[in-house]
Amino acid sequence: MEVEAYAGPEDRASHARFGRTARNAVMFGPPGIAYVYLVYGMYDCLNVISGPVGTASAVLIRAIEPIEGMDRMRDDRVARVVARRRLADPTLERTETQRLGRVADHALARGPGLAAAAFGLDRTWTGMDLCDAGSPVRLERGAEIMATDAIVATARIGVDYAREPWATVPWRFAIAGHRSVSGPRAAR
DNA sequence: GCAAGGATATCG
DNA sequence: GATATCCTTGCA
Repeated sequence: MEVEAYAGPEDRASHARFGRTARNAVMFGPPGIAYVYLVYGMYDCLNVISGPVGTASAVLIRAIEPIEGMDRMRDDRVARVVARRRLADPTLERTETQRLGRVADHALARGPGLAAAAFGLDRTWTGMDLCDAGSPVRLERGAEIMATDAIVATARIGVDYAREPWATVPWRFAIAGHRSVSGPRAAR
């Protein structure tokens, strides 16, 4: 639905911009591997390593259209919130269940933090082979959306800190007008 | 409009 | 070691 491309160390918006570190080491490895990082202290974001060994390029999965398993996505998110809360709060599970019940199916994975959450992924899943048919989360060939849908390309979101041209290069791609795409309405 | 939230890279 | 910053979300 919605992805962003990140190049290697030359891309000042990429986690690889400081070179190889403990966090981003997997980016420098082979393609098809998951790189999941924590952003803003509470949300995990899923990336797919995309280049040959050493290039450190990746694709951030910013949004997905849920096709099945929406109830489980809601249940998992309720369970996570409840588990993360230190003090026991008997009303928390109920209020969270109600809150997620109001979230439309098409909005359950709209946004990078939500897309990773929809698959129950956090940083510990970094290194998973997304091209292995035996992996619990994997990439598979889907419907041929390219044939009928227009693709919109915009600047990447949340990378204002990067120097030009990296802050404005149109490397965010989404299905135009799709309701499961995140970001400002003008960028859909 | 903005607070929550914790790891990370950098600087002292 | 301390701290500014971060590829965001959900509520006021």
